[in-house]
Amino acid sequence: MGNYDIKHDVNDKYSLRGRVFQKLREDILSGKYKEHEELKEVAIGEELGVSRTPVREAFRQLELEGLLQIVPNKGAYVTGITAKDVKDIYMIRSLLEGLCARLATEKITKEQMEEMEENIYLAEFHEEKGHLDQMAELDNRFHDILYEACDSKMLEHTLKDFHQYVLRVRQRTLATNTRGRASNDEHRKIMEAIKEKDADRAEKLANQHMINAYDNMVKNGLKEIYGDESDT
Amino acid sequence: MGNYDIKHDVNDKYSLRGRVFQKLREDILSGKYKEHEELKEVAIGEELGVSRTPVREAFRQLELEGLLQIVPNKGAYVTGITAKDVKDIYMIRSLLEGLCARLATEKITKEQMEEMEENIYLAEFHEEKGHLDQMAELDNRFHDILYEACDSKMLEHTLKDFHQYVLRVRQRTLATNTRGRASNDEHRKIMEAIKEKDADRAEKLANQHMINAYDNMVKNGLKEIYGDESDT
DNA sequence: GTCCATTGTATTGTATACAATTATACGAGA
DNA sequence: TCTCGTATAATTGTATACAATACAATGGAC
Repeated sequence: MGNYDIKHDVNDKYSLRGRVFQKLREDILSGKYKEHEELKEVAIGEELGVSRTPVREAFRQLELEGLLQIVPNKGAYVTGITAKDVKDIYMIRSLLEGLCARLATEKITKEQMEEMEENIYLAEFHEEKGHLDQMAELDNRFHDILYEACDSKMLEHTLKDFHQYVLRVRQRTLATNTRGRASNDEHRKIMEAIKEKDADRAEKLANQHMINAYDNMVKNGLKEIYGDESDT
Repeated sequence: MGNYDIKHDVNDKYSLRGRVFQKLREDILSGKYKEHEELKEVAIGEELGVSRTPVREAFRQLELEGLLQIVPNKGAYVTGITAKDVKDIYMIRSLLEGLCARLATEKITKEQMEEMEENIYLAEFHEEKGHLDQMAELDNRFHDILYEACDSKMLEHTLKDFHQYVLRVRQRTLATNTRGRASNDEHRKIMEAIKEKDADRAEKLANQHMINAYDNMVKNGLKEIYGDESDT
């Protein structure tokens, strides 16, 4: 099982298609292309200096990610991501990260455990120094370790998708206040629970970690980013 | 919100790409293409009488669904779905269907509530008559109603993906024993909890509904279908 | 005989050409 | 003036041609 890396989200940065895909995804999530806007193959192609073929393939992927709606023989329309979507994602992630932590408690390898400890140690260091970029990087990595440690391809896949989805939003907020320290503390507590083989505690802590992350985001003005059509 | 139907999974049956996509998905899930098998663009194209272009686009989508692993400049390899994957999916679905039922309790519309009641009524009718196809159809529809009723695009999208994923497996087992009646009963109990606005109960019932569905599947020989590399 | 370079072949990546479909503009007729 | 139909343009769908890459086979140097 798993003789070679299944990194479905690598999406070869070095192919045109992969670059187009990532570029468009970024632009949609960042709000450059607004909801219901039509994306035309030739226009995108010209803008990025590629032909229609890689653009089309990227479109098909974006459709499956739910960021684009493709109407046959008509066009591709941006679906976008609303504040409510972000809220829902964190609600879903809260449950699934909990499940993930619970499973990881059983399945985590010694190497993964060590990397996790190292990650937390480093994060605390960079937090004191105020290295925001490194902290964001380590935060991402912490979750990736957890996803890998749960030993479930399906769960890992799902969580990585959602993680990616909210990445751009999260980075802005993590960097702008004191959430970094709190987040690190929560990571450490999750890690300790896993280390002590307390699956229930690990699950609860991971649940709460997501809720806190979301609450913090709301406090720091998520709504302004995406407009206010959100939670009614 | 939702002026036009967002049916991300329609995937236009009438385009070549859509047909290739569905055909390949079916073939992978049904086991015609086995794990690690390489899929070549020209071969698939010739077999289906189309050129490489729609095949390539279908490949990209299948990769995002996790059914195919595409190695740049090398090839596309079947990922398949193991018994462990199915188990994990049901574990994930158990949580998410619970969340969905909870949300639906708040958000469900009168029309959706009525369709749900009608669905259950019809299902009981067909169960007594032994109409297996209709029962499977109604079972699918019940869950789709629930997904729509939770009023969360993200959750609906996620659950529909997983639902699709296990569809082929589930159909075989639902049809082969007395699970149909039990499943209907559980649907009715979920519906009643939602109707009585008891979100906690609805959530718990939906959780358990998934667990039961999975247990039944295991009892009826899921392992034989997918080999026994599953739960260790 | 072994190792390394080179070449050849198969396969994917990209670009372009052509077909099918849809939207739009314009004019004829009522 | 409004409506309908047709022609035209714009856009996507598909096929094919060409380029780049990976891998295997071949052959020579040592």
